[in-house]
Amino acid sequence: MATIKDVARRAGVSTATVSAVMNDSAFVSPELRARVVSAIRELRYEPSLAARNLRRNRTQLIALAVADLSNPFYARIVWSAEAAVAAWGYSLVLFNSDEKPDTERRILSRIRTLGCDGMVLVPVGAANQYQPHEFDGIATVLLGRSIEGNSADTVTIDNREAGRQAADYLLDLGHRRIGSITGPMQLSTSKGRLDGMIEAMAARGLAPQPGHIRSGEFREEAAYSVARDMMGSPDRPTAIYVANGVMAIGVMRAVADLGLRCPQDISIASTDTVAGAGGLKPRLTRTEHPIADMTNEALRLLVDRIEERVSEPVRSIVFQPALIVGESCMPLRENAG
Amino acid sequence: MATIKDVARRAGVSTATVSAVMNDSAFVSPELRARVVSAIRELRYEPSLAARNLRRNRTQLIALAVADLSNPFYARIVWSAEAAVAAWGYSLVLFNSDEKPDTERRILSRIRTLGCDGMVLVPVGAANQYQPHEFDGIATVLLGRSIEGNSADTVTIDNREAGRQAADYLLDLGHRRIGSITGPMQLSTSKGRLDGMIEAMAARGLAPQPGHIRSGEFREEAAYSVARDMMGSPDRPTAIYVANGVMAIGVMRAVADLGLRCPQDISIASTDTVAGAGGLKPRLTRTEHPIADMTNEALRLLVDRIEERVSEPVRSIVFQPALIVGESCMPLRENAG
DNA sequence: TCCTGATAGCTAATCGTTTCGCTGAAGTCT
DNA sequence: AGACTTCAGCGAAACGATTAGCTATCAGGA
Repeated sequence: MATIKDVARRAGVSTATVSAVMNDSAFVSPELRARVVSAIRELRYEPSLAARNLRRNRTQLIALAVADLSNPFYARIVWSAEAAVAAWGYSLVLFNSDEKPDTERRILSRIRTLGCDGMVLVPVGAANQYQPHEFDGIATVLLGRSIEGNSADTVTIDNREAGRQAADYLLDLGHRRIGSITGPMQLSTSKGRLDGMIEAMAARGLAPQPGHIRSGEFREEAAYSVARDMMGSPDRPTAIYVANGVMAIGVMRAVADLGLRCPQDISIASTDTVAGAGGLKPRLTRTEHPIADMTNEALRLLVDRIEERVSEPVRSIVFQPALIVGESCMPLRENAG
Repeated sequence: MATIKDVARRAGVSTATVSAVMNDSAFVSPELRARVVSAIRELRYEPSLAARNLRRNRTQLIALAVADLSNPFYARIVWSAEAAVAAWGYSLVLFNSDEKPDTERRILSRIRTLGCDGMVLVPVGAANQYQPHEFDGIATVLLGRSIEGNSADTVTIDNREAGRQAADYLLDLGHRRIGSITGPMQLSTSKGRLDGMIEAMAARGLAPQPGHIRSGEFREEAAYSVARDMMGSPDRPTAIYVANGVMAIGVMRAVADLGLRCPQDISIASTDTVAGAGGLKPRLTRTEHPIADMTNEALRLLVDRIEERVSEPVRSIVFQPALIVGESCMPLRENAG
């Protein structure tokens, strides 16, 4: 591989002049410029990013660390993020923390080492696992989940509102014994969604039975076993609000395996987009969030920071969920109540 | 950000010693090592990859360029690849060519500029768009699709066999008028699968009707409209072999929208894992390939090349498909035949 | 003629590592 | 005791770019 020195020698100029030609960073006479350009072409010179990065302290790399790559929700984020990052002229380095705080820690250190210009992080730990200024050295946007008291920019959805919308829908259908299967309680998403649901019930003077509220990992298998347990008991709820898409699939599978029908025997509502939405039967009633918009917005904030068009100290953007009615819920029948 | 010099000063040693401790590249007495380690911890020192890369001419970056990030098949590959890449001590730079040769070209040049140590590529162009030694400068493994006459390592599945298996299954059920909806014919996957299907029919003295063989983009929408067209006509096939998962979803949707039932009115078989396999009803009969294994194998080959444990000039590994029987096919009934 | 200002292009420092080759102390052998 | 190894650890030269600051040239004005 030819270096800038080879080009300089060949063109009979200094490396500074070659650099000036490459970057248009200073005036170079037409004559010299022509010589440099042809030397570049002849030697097939490509500047070394490594050297340039070392000097400029920039890498053109943006890191994205998601919580669980096996979850279609995050796959969707990855898809949007790749497009957005490319459009801004950067490249995307992808990490999967697999919902493990330890893995996340290693990833964060790796991101620092790589010298990524910025990162979009879906944090997996509880708020107290991060220092308030944990991310100060590097442009950071938290996506989907927030960390209380942290100084990074944030893009989230209104989880409370999502829980409220779903619960209100079920309540309007006449359901009174509503359960919820939700994710780990230290996550802002799980907690917010559950709070919203409880709030909606409270607004009508109701409260879920203690055994009808369960939390577990944000995974299909976890939801499956919790659902089997909850639905197997005689005082099972008539409707369930499930906190995310893959869990909803697990719950539907559990319901089917127990010989129950959805929606006839049990109504299921959830939050967040669902795997294979095209083919899932019955189609899930759910609150969706605009994943692509959220991701684009997160990257806009990030690039803003990186390129130092900074304005306020901390910005946070909250997206509103929208209720999408499918076929997984029906009005409460007397015999099921 | 602390540098190696800061650490050296703080520990009262030379930068060479710090480097030796960081990389375990030379013996350092326990005493000095301890001092260095604590200096590193105190200063929160993280080596700069930019500098290291410049010196070593390595980036620890592996690029993955897939054909379509919106396709769950590739999302699954991304998931596996991230894990494998991390396990080998590299980081993953992700690109999406979106099935566009032009985008792919830009991606390849970007990968070169970034100085990635290697790349895994799912090529989107026809074989004649690549030069035989197109990828010679950089360690490369082609995944899923092959390029005839190219000198890069390759990991693929036996597409012919996949088409054959699916068609044989339908033939065994008594179907005779079998159609196929497949992807772009310049891709080795589309062509192989279709060839295998035709071969299986030929082995029983049959051939598909010309109008029953359609190809289009590997996307749900494309498949939907082709399927509506094909299934709307009175001499429609009694069974269809669909060349990939997202297309199968499109076909099922088209069938439902036409008021037909699967499998009673039409049997559907496909190749490749399917979105939301957990929830899709009826479950698709399909040939699957071991995506995780394929991806891991691709990365093993790649790292082999990068770290120059090279052996043969070109290696290619072919995985065999396995037929998974779902509920989307049934024996041919007289009235449908 | 001399001074000044403008400016094209060069020299060399710098970014943060790795690593070659060296030093000097300690150990080993005769 | 003297000669020879060993080897922990150091100093400094790379790696390939960018860029601050300098030099040499030239035009124009006094």
